[in-house]
Amino acid sequence: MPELPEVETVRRNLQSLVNGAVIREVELGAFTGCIAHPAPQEFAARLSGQRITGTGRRGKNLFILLDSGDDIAIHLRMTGDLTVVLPDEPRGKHHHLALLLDDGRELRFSDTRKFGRLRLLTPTEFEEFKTTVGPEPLEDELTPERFFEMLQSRGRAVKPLIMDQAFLAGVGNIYADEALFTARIHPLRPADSLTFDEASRLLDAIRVAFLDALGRGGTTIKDYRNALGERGENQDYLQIYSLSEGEPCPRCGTPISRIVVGQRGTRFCPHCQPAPVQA
DNA sequence: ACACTGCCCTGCGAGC
DNA sequence: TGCTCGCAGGGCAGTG
Repeated sequence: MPELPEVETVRRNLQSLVNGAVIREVELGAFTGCIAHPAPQEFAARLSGQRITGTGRRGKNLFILLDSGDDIAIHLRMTGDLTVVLPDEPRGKHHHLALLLDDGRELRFSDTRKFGRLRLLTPTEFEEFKTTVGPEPLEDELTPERFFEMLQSRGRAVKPLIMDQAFLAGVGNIYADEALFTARIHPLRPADSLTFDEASRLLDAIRVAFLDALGRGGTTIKDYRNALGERGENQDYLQIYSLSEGEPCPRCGTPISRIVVGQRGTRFCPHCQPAPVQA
C-alpha cells in the first residue's frame, strides 16, 4: 500500500511525464465514487482545458497543480494506481477515471478496492487542507527535540500515533513496523514514556526507512506500481514487516510476535522491542 | 481535545 | 474441485 516513499515516487514520475501537458478532457468511468469533491460532472468540467503546472506531495497526498490555481489532490489509499499510458493500452478491470491529455496520452486512475479519492481544491481549500496534516518526517523543521516534545503530550500507544496523519505525515503500517523495529521500541509503548534518546532514534529510523525505500522505488507487497507500471524493490529489504509470526528476528533470532494494534497487523521482536512495564 | 471503534471494498488464501 | 469465510488496511464518521 502506498505510503510516503511510494507516493513520492509516483509524484516524481508525474513531474517528468505530465508537467506542462494540457488536460483536453476528463473521462469518467462507471464508478465515480472516487471523486470526493466537487460533484463528478463539475470535477470533469473544471479540469478540461487546464494545463498541468507542477506536482506536489504532503504525506501520502499527491497534488497535481493546474494553471487555474486549483489543485487535484489524490489519495491512493491501499490499491489506488495512477499511470500514464497511450490510448491503445487496454483498460484494467478496475479503471475508474482518465485524464485525456492534448498529446494523446492518458493519465489513468484505477483502484481495485475503491478506497482511493480525488478532489479538486481551490487555493483556499488547498491551504485549509494542508493544516490538517502533521509535519513531514523528512523536513529539517522536524528536529528530534520537536518530535520528542510532540510525543510528550500524548498518552496513546506510539504506533497508532505515528500513523495518525494529523500527528505525523506519511507513515503507514509497513514503515511504522520497520522503524519501531530499527529503533527497538515496542509498538504499544505510551508515546509519553519514550525518552529523548528513543524519540530521536525513532525519528531517525523513520527517515532511514523512507530514504532507503525511495532509493529503491518504493515497496511493492502486492499491488503498488509507479506511474510507469513498474514495481518497487524495497520489499526485498524489509526487516520485519514481511516476516510471519514465529520466524526468527533478523537481529537476535528470537521468534517474531504478531499482535493487532489499532486494527493493524503488527510485527515486532519481543526481545529487541521490550514490552512496556504495566503500571 | 483526545482516544477508540466500525465501516468502506475486493481479492486471496485457508479450511472443509 | 468448489465453496464459504475471514483477513488485509487508511482514513473518516460517529461515539465516549
